Amino acid sequence: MSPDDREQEIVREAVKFFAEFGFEGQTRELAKRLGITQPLLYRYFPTKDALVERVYQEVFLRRWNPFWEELLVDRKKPLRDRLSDFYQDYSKAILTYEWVRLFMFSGLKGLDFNTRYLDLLRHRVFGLIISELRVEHSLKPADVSPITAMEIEAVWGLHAAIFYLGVRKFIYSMPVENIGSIVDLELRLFLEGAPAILSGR
Amino acid sequence: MSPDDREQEIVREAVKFFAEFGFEGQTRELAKRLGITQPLLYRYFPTKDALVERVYQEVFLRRWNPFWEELLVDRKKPLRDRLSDFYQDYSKAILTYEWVRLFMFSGLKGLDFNTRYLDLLRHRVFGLIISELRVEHSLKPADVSPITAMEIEAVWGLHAAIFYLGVRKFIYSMPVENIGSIVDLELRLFLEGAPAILSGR
DNA sequence: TACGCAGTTTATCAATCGATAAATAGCACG
DNA sequence: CGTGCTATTTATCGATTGATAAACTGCGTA
Repeated sequence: MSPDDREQEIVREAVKFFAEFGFEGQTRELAKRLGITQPLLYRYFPTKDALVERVYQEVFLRRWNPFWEELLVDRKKPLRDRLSDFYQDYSKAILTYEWVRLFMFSGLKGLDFNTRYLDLLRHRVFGLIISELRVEHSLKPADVSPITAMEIEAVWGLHAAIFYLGVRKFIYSMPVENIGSIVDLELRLFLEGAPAILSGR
Repeated sequence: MSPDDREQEIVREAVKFFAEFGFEGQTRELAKRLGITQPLLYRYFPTKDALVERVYQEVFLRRWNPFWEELLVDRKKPLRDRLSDFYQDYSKAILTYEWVRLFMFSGLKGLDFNTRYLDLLRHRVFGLIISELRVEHSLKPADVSPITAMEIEAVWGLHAAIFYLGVRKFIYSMPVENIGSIVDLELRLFLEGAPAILSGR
């Protein structure tokens, strides 16, 4: 097999493998699943950590869709529809076996990746959502009345409710069905309660 | 040291230790923290798994407060106050370094404890909350109009928003302050949106 | 003082881990 | 045909792991 194909196959299987067993999963077992010998892995990745690092990039960095940010501020559509489109698409990208479990494993291991990802999410998405909600309710914009910690926490709540569906399904192994309609439910609940917590009066 | 005291001290330290490193934490390192030698652990617990099992019981089983169920159905108090009292107390019991991390570790490891605990939570607490909410809004009781999956999901959303505070703080190592007031915020959002999703009309 | 026993340590085993070096297999090319 | 390179395997090292056996320590007691 060509080196490029082999490397790609190793990474693909490593994603599934580390998502299942965590980063303590053994290289011998991974090689077994690939139908190759364990030392061959070291021909493609200098160390196990290098392979783990590569898995991060593959799963987290590649699945972020820059279009999301444009979608959220596209005022040609009602905010409710924008939020629904975003969270439907976002949940499809994030609520997978690999993403949810690897994210939790990396958090427990103390890697700084989670913080970096969530800082990005908070500043690129949460802020937008609050701003658009304020416009919707004719409140002062963020540059006049700064976004409060509690407004951000309200969005955190929505985000948590959605992400926790993946935790229940892929970490606790509980049956979770109709994720699409649950996402809509959470969004409905959030929009219903949002006016009561917004600042900028 | 007396055997009882020694055993208690081992368990106490093991809780902290496994919460930090997961169940792959090494017995030698645990013994080091206790200031004892590693073989001594095997004088008190036949295997490492037996010690891990004991840690589960210590953290999860002992922290459930049966009074919570009574509190939720005490109609002398307004439902909003009952829910606030419950979630304030519950979050204090659950949102700790040990509880949150051990719960996630055990989920990722595939132990059935999470499912059993959450089934208990769902049937003993979520059902009560929906029932009380229906009474509050003069809707049909659960034995006439069965509680729907979506009603349960709404409570799951509230629960997730609160539990995720612990995930952010103790797994992602993010700063999360004023948990008490955030819990009240989530509760306010939930109660604001609840009428829109309740069944039993 | 010598005995006995509970609590603890020292020494060590066998299995497993990531990693490395050397040998082998297979294919392109002259 | 054979030469050389690339992909892969075999064999193995050194460190670490859970676990066990044997020796030691300190104290109460006859």
